[in-house]
Amino acid sequence: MTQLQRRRIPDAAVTRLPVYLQILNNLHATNVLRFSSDELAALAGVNAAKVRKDLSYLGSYGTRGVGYEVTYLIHQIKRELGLLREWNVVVVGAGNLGCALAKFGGFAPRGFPVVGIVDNDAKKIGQTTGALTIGDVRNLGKMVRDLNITIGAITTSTATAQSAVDSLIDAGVASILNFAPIVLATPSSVSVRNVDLGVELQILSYYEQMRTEQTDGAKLQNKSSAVSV
Amino acid sequence: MTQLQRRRIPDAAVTRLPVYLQILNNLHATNVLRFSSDELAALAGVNAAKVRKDLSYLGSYGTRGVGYEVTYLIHQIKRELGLLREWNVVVVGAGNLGCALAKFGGFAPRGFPVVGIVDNDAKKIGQTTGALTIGDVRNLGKMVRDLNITIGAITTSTATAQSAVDSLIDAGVASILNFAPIVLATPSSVSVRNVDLGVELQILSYYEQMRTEQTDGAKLQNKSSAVSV
DNA sequence: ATGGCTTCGTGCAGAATTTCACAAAGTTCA
DNA sequence: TGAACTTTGTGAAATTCTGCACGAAGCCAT
Repeated sequence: MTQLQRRRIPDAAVTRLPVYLQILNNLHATNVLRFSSDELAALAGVNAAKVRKDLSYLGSYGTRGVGYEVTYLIHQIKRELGLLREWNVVVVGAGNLGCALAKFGGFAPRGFPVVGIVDNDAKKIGQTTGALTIGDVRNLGKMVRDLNITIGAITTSTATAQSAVDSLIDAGVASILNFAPIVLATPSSVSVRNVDLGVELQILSYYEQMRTEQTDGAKLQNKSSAVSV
Repeated sequence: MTQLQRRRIPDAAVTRLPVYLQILNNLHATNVLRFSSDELAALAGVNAAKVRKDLSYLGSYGTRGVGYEVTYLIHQIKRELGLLREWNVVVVGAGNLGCALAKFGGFAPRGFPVVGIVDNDAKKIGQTTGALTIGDVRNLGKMVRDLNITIGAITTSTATAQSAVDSLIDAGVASILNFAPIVLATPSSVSVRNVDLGVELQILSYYEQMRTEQTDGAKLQNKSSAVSV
C-alpha cells in the first residue's frame, strides 16, 4: 500500500512549499524567468541548502550552473501540493469571521472557492452573505456530497466548535481549518490546521520578554537564575 | 551575554505553552483544581511525556503521585510567556481586516490591547474605527513611544507590507504579526509570526491530495484535470 | 511504619530536521 | 577544446525534537 503512494515529503518541507510558491508567483509577475536557490533562500529567509533539498523532493528540476525555471517550478509545486484542481470549502459558523470569509473573494482565484456556509442558529439560516445563503448545519452531509466539498473552516464559537467539527467529519470532510481557540478532538486520519491569533500573540510575547529581560540585564541583573553555558 | 539570560525554552515548546494555557483556563473555568500530564496530553492531543518535559522548562511545579495545580500552572505559564503584563498593539493598515482587529475587543482581555491603528491613505486618516482614530503611518514613531507599543500587526496590502514593517522597526517595534501574504525582510533581532490562510489551505490541500491518491488507487481517477503523474 | 499505587522529572535513544561541504553537471569565453 | 566559473543535488554531520522507560517522590490503606 505504501509503495503505491508517492514518495512522502517531510512535513517541515510541506509547510515551506506554499511560501516558495508565493514568492515564485511574485517573481513570475515581475517577469523573472529563472532563479537560483540562493536567490529564493534570500527571499524566503531560509538557508539555500534547505531550499535545494525542499525542491529536490519534487524531483530534479534544476539545471546546474543555471538554476530553476520560474514557471516550471511553479507548476511542479502546484502539482505536488494538489493545486492543479480546485478544492471546495464550506464555512461552518456564520458569525463575523465566517461571513467575512464567505464574502471575501480572495480564495476562489487561488483554488479554494467557498461554496457554502452553514450555521445552527435558526435566525441566521436562510439569510444571505455575499453570494451564499446560510444553510442549516444539519444538512451538512447532503451539502458536502452535492457540492463536492473537501475542506471545512470552523468559525463558530468555542463552545460549538467541537460539535461543528464532528458534523464535518460525519459528512466526510477530512481537512479542517480551525479558527476557534480550542484543540479539536479528531481521528488521526483528519488534517487540522489551527489559526489562533491569541496563540500567535503569546508566542511573540515570550520572545519580546526575552529581549526585554536581556536589555534589563545591563541595568539590573538580579533576575537571572544560575544558568551558564 | 548569553549566560545572564534565563534558561531558554526550546522553540517547539514555546509554541505549545499557549495551547496548554488555553486548556488550563478552560479547566479553571469548569472548577477543575488539578490535572495530570496524561489528562492535559489527551486534551492537547500530544504525548504525555512531552507535556511533562514542556512543563519542566518552567520549573518543577508538579507533585509526584498527584499532578499539577491548575491555577498555579496557569500563573507559571503566564509568567514564562510574559503574560503578567500587557503588551500594547498597533495595527498598521486600516482595511477590512485592520479595522476588524481594532474593533474586535477580544485581545484586550487577554493582555494585548489594540491601542492604535494607522494607515498611509489620507482619506482614511482621521476616521474612527471602534474606539480608535486612524492615525498617519508617518507618526508611528511618536505613537510607539507615547503609547508604549511593543507589537505591530501588519494588515496592509501585500504591496505596502514591507514598507509598513520597515516603519515599525524604525519605530522600535520588534514583534510583528504579519497578515500579508509575503515574506517580510527583517533583521534577526525581530520576531515575526505569519498568519496566511492561503498557506494553510495549501498545506491542507497537500495532505488531502495524499489521501485522495491513496484511495484512488483502488478505483480509477478521471476527476483530476491535466495532471500527468 | 510498610507496601502498593500513582504520577512526576529526566536520561537516553531514536527520529526528524537543518546545515555543511563537495562532487557532478552545466555554462561561458577565449 | 578546455579552463574557469556557477549552481545543483545529496551524502553526512550537527542540531533539535520526540517518546520511551524508569527511578524518585508523594499519597493512601492497612
